[in-house]
Amino acid sequence: MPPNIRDVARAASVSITTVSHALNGKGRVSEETRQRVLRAADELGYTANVHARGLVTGRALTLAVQISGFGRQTFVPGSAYFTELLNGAYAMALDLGYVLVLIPSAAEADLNRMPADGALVVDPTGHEALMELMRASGAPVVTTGRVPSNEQLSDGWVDNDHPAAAHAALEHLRQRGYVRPALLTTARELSYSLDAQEAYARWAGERGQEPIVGTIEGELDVDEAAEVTASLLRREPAPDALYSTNDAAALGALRAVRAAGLSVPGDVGIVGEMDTEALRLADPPLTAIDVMPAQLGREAVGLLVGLVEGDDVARRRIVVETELIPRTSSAGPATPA
Amino acid sequence: MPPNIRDVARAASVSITTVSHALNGKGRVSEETRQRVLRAADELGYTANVHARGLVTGRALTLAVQISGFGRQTFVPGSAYFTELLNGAYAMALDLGYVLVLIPSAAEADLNRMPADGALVVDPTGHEALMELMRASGAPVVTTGRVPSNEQLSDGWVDNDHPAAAHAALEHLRQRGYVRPALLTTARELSYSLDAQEAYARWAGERGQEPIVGTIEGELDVDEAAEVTASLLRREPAPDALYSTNDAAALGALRAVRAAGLSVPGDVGIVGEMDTEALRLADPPLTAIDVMPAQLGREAVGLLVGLVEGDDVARRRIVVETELIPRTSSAGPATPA
DNA sequence: GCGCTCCGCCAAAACGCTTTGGCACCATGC
DNA sequence: GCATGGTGCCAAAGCGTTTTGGCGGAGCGC
Repeated sequence: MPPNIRDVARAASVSITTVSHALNGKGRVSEETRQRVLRAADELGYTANVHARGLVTGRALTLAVQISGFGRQTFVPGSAYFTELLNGAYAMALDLGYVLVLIPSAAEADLNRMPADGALVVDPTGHEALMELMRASGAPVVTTGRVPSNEQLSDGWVDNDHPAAAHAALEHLRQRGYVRPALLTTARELSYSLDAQEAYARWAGERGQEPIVGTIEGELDVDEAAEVTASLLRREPAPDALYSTNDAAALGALRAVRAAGLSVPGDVGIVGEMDTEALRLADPPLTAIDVMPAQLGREAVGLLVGLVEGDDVARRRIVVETELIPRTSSAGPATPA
Repeated sequence: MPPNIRDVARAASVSITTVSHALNGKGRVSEETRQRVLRAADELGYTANVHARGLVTGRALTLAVQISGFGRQTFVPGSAYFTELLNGAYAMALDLGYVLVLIPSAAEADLNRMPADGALVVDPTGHEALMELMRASGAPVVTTGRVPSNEQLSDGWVDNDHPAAAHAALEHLRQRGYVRPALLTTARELSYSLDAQEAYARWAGERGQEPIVGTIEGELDVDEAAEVTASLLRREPAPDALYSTNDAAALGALRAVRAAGLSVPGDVGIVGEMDTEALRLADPPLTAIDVMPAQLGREAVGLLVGLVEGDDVARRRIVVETELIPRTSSAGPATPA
């Protein structure tokens, strides 16, 4: 029912070959003919049938996206970090003529049904079945965050400079007058967490301070984070500030501090990584590092499409800048040390 | 590179016609041959090429999803309501062999590039270009929430019984001892909001109480909601309870109440619709009505696929039950009236 | 033994596009 | 006048399926 290439050819009085060439800028077509074809196509409202094109080019114009670490039924995790990243990725994909298909973690079986030209894995651990599958079919894989222990497993990555971000957060706390910041992070093997741990250890080492690290073993959610924070606060000496690598963890930390009868920022300062609305709306508003998830998504898809289309991609490792946004939660201790 | 139907035919010593028939249960194939073909396909890891199939069947195995009322760049809104709905929809789509493609509001142009067999519109106003486009191509449209003023614009809908939910919320507040509940809702023409307004008006009318309605004109976010709530609280007589039709609105209401120097639930009770983690984590935790977004998504996709595949769909209007979850925010006034 | 129906299978067409190879024409250089 | 090269266009092959129409053989009733 929709017009096909033959209709356009007829309307422009040329062959279908010429239509295809004119529309795709491929063969040799005179400028005059090209204009005539474009006009005819436009008038008829012609768009090339995706399947016919895909059949002959072997390209699906589809990218698989997997957000690692959630269940079989979770395609879009609730955290604003992921929705923003997805929005950026989706927008870029649409711009480039691609479509994104979300694949839940641990759902490799269904993958065969939907061919993708490449894959984007968010927060990889390296154990994702999707990555194997794509490699096997020769399709490129890009990650946001690096694959811990083996960067070569992906064909490129986009990441923040997490060591620098951690350093900035710790320096911020120090300048505001806090003297014993703890690190609160996840036990999952994620590059951002490992980066933060390393940067924290170095920072503490340089100052001859004993590191205080809280590790969230289970689900990376507010409840677990609160529990871990509570145990940190029971230490002797207790930390007077918390740097968390994740938004939910920062919220959990806040809850635990208040539950312990302490005040933020008077008794304990808090800085979180991954700025989201929930941190802004918290009481008090939480200082956070904006890691620009939307831009991570955009860049990752841009890189991935470049690899898919066989461009000679110059930068396969893209670093996205971060920005510390000071809010009340790190205003400084009530009684400076 | 991946095996095609010819490879399977060769391996099973039959024609490609027979392979197709055996795999799709279409023509006449003896049980023995069918088994042989299935085994061969399995061993080779054969899956029919999506494009070739789509080309001949004219089916894309793709459904368009649009969440109405957000910008061009927003594919997945941050609210947990939408992510949960999407997760349900995605899971069901995958089960049925379909793929979901998100279309941002106001992006009709890009639509032609990606053919879809049907569309799901979340929270329709009736002015979505996507709906026109799908109708024009003869593809079915299903909505979650009804199209206000013209239900016929969609081929089916899935919705909660919002009038009943509103009634339940108001009764809950009354039983807990609140006597003058206000309604806080959006000015956008959405069926759930209109339902709530009507139910609220009836409930107030039956009790001879003057209705108090706060309408959020701008963005449906926490800040706007707080502002509207603040003005509600300045009324004379002021409401002693708030029923909001949306999770962000409930959070905004809470903030405004506390900013006004009043306590929740002592001075003002709050019940929100759309239960999300943010309401559970709020201080105090907010009573809310769980509207089962994941189930809405599942049912909507199920219905849509039924329509796409031309099944004789029995129920084109599906109502999903809701559940009120009492929390501290509606525990009852400090000084009962 | 003959005609009929049903069964199991297959050849070939069609879906709409891209791409290869080539043909006719014209201009250029010798 | 003849090879050479470039330009503008096209016919046809091919991508991997589904589906139509048909063909031989077996079983059945008479």
